[in-house]
Amino acid sequence: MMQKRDYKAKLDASQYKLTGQRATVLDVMIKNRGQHLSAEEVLQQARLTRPNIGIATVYRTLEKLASLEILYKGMFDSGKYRYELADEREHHHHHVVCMNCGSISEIKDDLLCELEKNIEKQGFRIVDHDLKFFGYCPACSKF
Amino acid sequence: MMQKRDYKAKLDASQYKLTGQRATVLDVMIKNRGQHLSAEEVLQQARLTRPNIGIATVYRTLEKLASLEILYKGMFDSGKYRYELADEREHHHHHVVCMNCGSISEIKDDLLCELEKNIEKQGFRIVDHDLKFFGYCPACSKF
DNA sequence: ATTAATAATGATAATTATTATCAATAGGGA
DNA sequence: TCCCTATTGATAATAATTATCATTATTAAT
Ligand SMILES: [Mn+2]
Ligand SMILES: [Mn+2]
Ligand SMILES: [Zn+2]
Ligand SMILES: [Zn+2]
Repeated sequence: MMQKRDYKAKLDASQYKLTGQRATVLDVMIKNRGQHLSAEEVLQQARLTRPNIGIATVYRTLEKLASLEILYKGMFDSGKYRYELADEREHHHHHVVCMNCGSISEIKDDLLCELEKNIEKQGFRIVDHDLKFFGYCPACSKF
Repeated sequence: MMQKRDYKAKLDASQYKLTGQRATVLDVMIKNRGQHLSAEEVLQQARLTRPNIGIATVYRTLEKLASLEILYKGMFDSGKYRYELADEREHHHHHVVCMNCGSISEIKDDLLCELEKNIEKQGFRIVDHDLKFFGYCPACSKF
C-alpha cells in the first residue's frame, strides 16, 4: 500500500510544490483511504486542522492531485464528483452503487481486458474505462 | 427495431398521456436515433416544429421517457446529461468516448455477465451497469 | 354544455456544483 | 532587501438542472 511519503514524492516530482494547504488536503484523503469524498466533504475535514482554507483551493488541489493520478475522480450519485485515494500499484477497481442506501462498494475483478482487445481490433485505442454496477448491497438486498 | 408506434404504445400504457409536446420530443429522439443529445440540443430540434415549447417541458419529458426506459440517460463528457433512444429488444450497449474529438461510438460486445455473477455471489443484487471506455476513435488514432 | 377537478405547460426564479477573477499574501532567489 | 512568480481566499460568474407558480388544456361529473 502506498504511504504518505510516496504521495509526497510524487507531488515533489511534479511541477507543483507541496504547500501547507495541499498537504492538508492530501492528509484528509490519506486519512479517508477507501472513502469516496465530495469536495464539500473534503473541505469540512480540511477545516478541522486548517480552519481558513477556502473551497476554491480545495477544488484546485483535488484537480491537481487527480491529474497526477494520486486521486481518482468519479461520478457516482449524479450531480457531483467524488474523489478517492488511488493506489497506482493496482489496476483501478470498479464500483457497485447501492440503489437503496447509496453505498459504494469496490470490485477487484477485472474481466475487461478481452473486451478492450476486441475494441482495439476495430481501430480504437483504449486508454481508460469506467465501469459501475448499480443494484443493492448485501445489507439492502436482504429485504 | 422499435417503431414510433411501439414507443407511443409504451407511453399510453403508462400513467402519462401523450401530449403534443411529449410527441414532439419523442419525434426528435426518433429522428435522431443513434445520437446522444443534450437537453439543449433536443430543445433546438423541438422548436423547429413547435416554436414555443419550453426548456422545462423538455427536461420533464426527457426525464419521464427515461423512467419508462424509452430513453437512456447518460453522462459522457462531463457536466451535462445526454439522452438516446433505447431499443429494449437489445441489451444496452457500451460506449467509447474519444478523448480527442469527443465522438461517442457504440460497442455491441457484452462480456460482463460473468463479472456480474461473481459480484452476486458476494451478496449484491445487480440490476444495471454503466461501462464507458475512453480513448481514441479510429479516425483520431491514426495521428 | 357548464362546471369542477386535475394535469400539463411555459416563464422565470432558485439551486447547486464548479470555475473564473482578482487583490492580497507567501516564498524563493538575485 | 527587492523583485518575481505561484498560491491563496473571497467572491462573482457560469451552467445545468429543478422548483415555483400562474395560465392553459384536458378530463370527468353534473
Ligand atoms: Mn473506489
Ligand atoms: Mn449509445
Ligand atoms: Zn445498500
Ligand atoms: Zn476521435
